[in-house]
Amino acid sequence: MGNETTRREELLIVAARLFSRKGYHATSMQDIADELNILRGSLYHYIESKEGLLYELMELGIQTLMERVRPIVESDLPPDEKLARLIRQHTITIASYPDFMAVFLHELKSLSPPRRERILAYRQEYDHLVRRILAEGVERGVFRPVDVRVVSFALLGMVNWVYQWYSPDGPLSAEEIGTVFANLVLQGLLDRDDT
Amino acid sequence: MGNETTRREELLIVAARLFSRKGYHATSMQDIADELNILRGSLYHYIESKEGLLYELMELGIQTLMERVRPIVESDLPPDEKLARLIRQHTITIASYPDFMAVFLHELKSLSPPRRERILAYRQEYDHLVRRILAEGVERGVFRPVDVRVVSFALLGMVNWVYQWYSPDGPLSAEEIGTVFANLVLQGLLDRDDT
Amino acid sequence: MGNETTRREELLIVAARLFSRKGYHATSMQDIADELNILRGSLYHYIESKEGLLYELMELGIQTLMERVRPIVESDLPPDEKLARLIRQHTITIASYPDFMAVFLHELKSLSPPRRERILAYRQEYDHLVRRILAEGVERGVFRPVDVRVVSFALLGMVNWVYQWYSPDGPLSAEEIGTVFANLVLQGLLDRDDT
Amino acid sequence: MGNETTRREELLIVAARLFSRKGYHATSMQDIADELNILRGSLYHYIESKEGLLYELMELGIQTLMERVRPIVESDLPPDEKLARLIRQHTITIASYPDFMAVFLHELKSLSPPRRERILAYRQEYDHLVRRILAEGVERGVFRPVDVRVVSFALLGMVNWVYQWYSPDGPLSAEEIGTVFANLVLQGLLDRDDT
DNA sequence: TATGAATGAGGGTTCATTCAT
DNA sequence: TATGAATGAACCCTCATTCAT
Repeated sequence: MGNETTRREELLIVAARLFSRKGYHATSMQDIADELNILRGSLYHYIESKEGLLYELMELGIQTLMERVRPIVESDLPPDEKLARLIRQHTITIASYPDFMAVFLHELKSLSPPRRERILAYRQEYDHLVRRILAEGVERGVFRPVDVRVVSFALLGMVNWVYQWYSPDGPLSAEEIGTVFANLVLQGLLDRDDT
Repeated sequence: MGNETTRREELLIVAARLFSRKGYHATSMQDIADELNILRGSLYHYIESKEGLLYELMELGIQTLMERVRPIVESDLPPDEKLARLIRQHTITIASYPDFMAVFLHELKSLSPPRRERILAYRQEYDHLVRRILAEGVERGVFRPVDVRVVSFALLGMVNWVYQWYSPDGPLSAEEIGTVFANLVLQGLLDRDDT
Repeated sequence: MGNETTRREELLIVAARLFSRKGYHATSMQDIADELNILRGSLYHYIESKEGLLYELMELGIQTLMERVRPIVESDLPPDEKLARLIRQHTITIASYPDFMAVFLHELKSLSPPRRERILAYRQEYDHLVRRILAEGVERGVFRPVDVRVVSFALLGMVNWVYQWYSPDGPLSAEEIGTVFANLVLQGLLDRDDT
Repeated sequence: MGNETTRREELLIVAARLFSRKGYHATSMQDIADELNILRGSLYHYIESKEGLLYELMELGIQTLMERVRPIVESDLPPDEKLARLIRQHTITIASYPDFMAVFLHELKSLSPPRRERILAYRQEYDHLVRRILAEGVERGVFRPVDVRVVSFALLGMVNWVYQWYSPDGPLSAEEIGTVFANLVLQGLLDRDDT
């Protein structure tokens, strides 16, 4: 264990922070080098190019998200419980790595087409995971017969927005926020038999 | 009336589109001038600086939103109806001016501090409008006793995200999407007396 | 008439001189800008890129050569007279524009493939002009039955090499040198009937 | 004997090839290291500096040429035979070591003044060998009374150009090409008594 | 011998902006 | 209004070389 951080990991963390705060194009390699107390040119021992660095951050972001959410989707839990857990887990992940997530969510346009395609593929894969739960719930009659596509976007907007306002010093923990979200959405979706 | 568009309005529209698609820093004055078929230097007859242009776009975005939403908040409608209308109206506005809205939502960090403060003030004002409705609803017992701050962020994330995926050619109109959103949220909030 | 030289022409001349003396890669845009007393960045008002500049110089070189030599080849003169004139004209051209010619002869490898191909095409066209004269002379029995390809290379090496040693202050003019060359080659080629 | 090639010799051969194909300045130490499958830094166990390496290649080139040509010049053969052999030998040498020869012929300008002087001295020494034969031939009345300087340059241009087009897979061997050259020049020079 | 992180300078290029015309 | 040449700073990146390991 231990908190050994390699120079390279440090670079990724610093870059994610700067890209997230100032934006990719507004962040210079100089800015990154300054934070690491090395020279501009020395960065290229660790990365191939600025855009390659961006890609790596975005890939890390989406992969982390997926690793945490996929087991939920593939479990045997009922759809409502799956959805609640997915919402909580997504919220927690965003709150845990807000810099990586902000970069992943905002800088797609800064990638050149080939790399952009690859990230887009991840993104679609993730979207499908979410929709699958919703579709399953509707099919089984657990959820109201909603427009799965629109609701999935509603849900993703809600949780992705978290990085914009979440603070670890705030009154609610990420898990608590996730629970509020889950309650809200489930209340809105459950097909109650209020005869 | 007629569709006269002054050169200046054209400039704003073109700039909004480019800033939204490529990002503020990735868009050059050259890019803008090219679309207008004039030369780089000639832009400065219409605007004071690139950053001034950005500010103007963002102000237009938030002001448009506010003009449309404020009357709803200040009306005498019951809280649930106010909320439904706000959600619909916000959704429609985003879908109507996606470029301006995307710029408003993403490029705050590209403004220098003084201008940033001014936009932030607008933003907070808008947030308060939303929270006021929620607080009112909870107070009157129309809504469940939810965390107003968190729910307002949930709601804003949901509607702001629309610019990311909305297409005028999609199966649902902006109004229909707004209605789906409103239903979802209201279902989630209403304090039903399901004795 | 008059000796008005536009800024752009000046740039080409200066670049040819520097590329020829120091080599393309060893010449920086700074070097060129210094000679013109402008800033590095200002060069890009006149050229598209350093490599584009190189291409333009090379194209100017080969086109100049071709314009001067083609009329000779296409004339109705007998082959030996054509060859003598070509050699003289080529020599004079090289001596008149040694910088452009040196760049043309040496920096092919500094061009990226697409541009390289275009220059190579010119080069082959020129080679064909030379070979056509030789072949014609051999066919008509004016020249000995030599290997046209090898002799054409011999001839081109001889005249191209001129830029390496020619000086306008030397004892012989470019035309005189061309005449020496022509005599040498013709003596070597003519099919004398020394029965 | 055997074909043991030390690491160092391998380095020289690889460097000559790269310098010849891409040019000295366009070739990075990285390029060389890559071909040898070692790291950039490790090159400095074998050489002192990039420029030192270039110098060594050029010296090898000119020395090889001189070693092969000097015995011919210093022999007791008649001038025309000497000249024929020199042309053949020079041609063969260029065709045998085209990379070294190309570097020697093109990269003089890439050397710093002190090293450049040394190579220039070799070059002049070689030029004198060639001129000595010509002068001798003219003096003895074997050759026509030509301008020795110009003819020597003609001859050198012809043979040096070989590296530009020679291919071991071509229809003629280097020796055959040398013979064509020698015939051409001698025919052009011999003082025939064509009464 | 070989490694690989680090240096420090310089490379070509782009940019927002100015200003005389 | 519009032009276009020029500015000056900053940009990303590459390079030859060093040196502790």
